[in-house]
Amino acid sequence: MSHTVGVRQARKQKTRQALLDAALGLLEEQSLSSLGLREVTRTVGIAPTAFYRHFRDLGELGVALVEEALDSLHAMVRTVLIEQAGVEAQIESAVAVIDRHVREYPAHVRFVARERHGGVRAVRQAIADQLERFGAEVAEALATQPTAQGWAERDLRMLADLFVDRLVTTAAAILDTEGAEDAEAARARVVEAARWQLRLIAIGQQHWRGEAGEG
Amino acid sequence: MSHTVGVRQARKQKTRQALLDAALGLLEEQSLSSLGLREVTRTVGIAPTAFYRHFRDLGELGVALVEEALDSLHAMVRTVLIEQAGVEAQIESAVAVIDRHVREYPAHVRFVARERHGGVRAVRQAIADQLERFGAEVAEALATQPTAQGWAERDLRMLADLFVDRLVTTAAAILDTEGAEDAEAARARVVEAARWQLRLIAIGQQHWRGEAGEG
DNA sequence: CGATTCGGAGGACAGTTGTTCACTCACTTC
DNA sequence: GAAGTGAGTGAACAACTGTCCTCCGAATCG
Repeated sequence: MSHTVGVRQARKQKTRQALLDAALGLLEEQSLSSLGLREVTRTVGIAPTAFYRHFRDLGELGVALVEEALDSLHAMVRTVLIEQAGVEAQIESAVAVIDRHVREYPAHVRFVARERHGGVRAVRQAIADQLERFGAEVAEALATQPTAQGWAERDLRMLADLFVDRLVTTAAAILDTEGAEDAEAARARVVEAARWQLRLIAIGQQHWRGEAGEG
Repeated sequence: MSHTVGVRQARKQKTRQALLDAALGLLEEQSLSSLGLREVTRTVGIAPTAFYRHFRDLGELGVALVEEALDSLHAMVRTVLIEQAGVEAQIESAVAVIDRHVREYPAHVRFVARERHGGVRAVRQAIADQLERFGAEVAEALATQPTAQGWAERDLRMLADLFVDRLVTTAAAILDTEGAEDAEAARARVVEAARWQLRLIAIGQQHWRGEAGEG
């Protein structure tokens, strides 16, 4: 048997992946809106027109890259927040996950950081959607914690967004340490600062008391 | 008299400014690395070659834009932090300054957000330098506050960076509310969230106690 | 086995790009 | 008032871009 449903389909996905990889590589030193279709197909080694068999344009390829970049991280962060008990342990492990992710997929992280506010609307939207999902999940995870009992859903969400933004900023900051002299030391400093800042935020949460403000 | 030392130099700076303005406008919907030299000169209404009288290349123009974008904000934030007494008042006024700045110079803010991690090294570096200066000044301002007495310089700097990053992220978030339905309400929500988050950070600071950690 | 599908090749198209060079001509300087 | 400076011009360059069209040939399907 093994009629291998798709020698053809397999080949197609292979070159599709090659297109994504080539684009990701080229995007390390430019942004998506300046990337050329021919540039990509050339480094893959196929004819320019073959590109259209896979994506309508480079924006569509960019959206595919966003999913590829954030899907893996998504699962990891999720398990981290659910499994670990205790704020301190969660912070430690969340930072470790980010650090490892940046080390393993630097190009993906750079791409997201660069295109988050980049020149292609569809890609910006895709990234915003993913980060929105992150925020929602972190808020949900926080809700199960004893330190968050009695908190309004809205406040939990703002707190979650604070955590997420800090992690994203940290990832970008880690990337920026590349190229600096003694990059590894600079990286360690950034990671340590992130831990410190997250801890301070957690302390702020513990001592938060409704606080007058609005009605 | 009035020998007007520089009818010529005045003209030059005028078209130089026109180049900056045109570029800033075009950069609202693309990133610097995809901006064309001819594109800019065309919208200004001068010959492509005239560009070289003002900038070596678009990267140099980008660096000039960074200074133009962050210099004004620089002075404002500085006075805010020094004049106001009390954390709450400082937060309120810092958020107000950011909000106003984004409203007055949306294109500048978008440019900085976009090119902070963009594809042009020189511009990234220029932005990083400016943000570094912001962090240092905020740390210096924090040091004069009673709540920060006895704090290590290093911790103050990490705290300052946390504030600065939050403000930058807030500025970008405010921009993203444009185009949403009921944009003004979305904007108000972002601003309010920023206030809330900054307040929480301030509370974290107040309750921070050396905290074991490292020697 | 024959018919069909479809990923990819290759040529051609009109536009656009950055940079060069020699040039003009209003301003500045002596 | 003559000489010099320098911002801006305009033509020309080779190189590149995205997209259209026709075609090929191997994997699929009946």
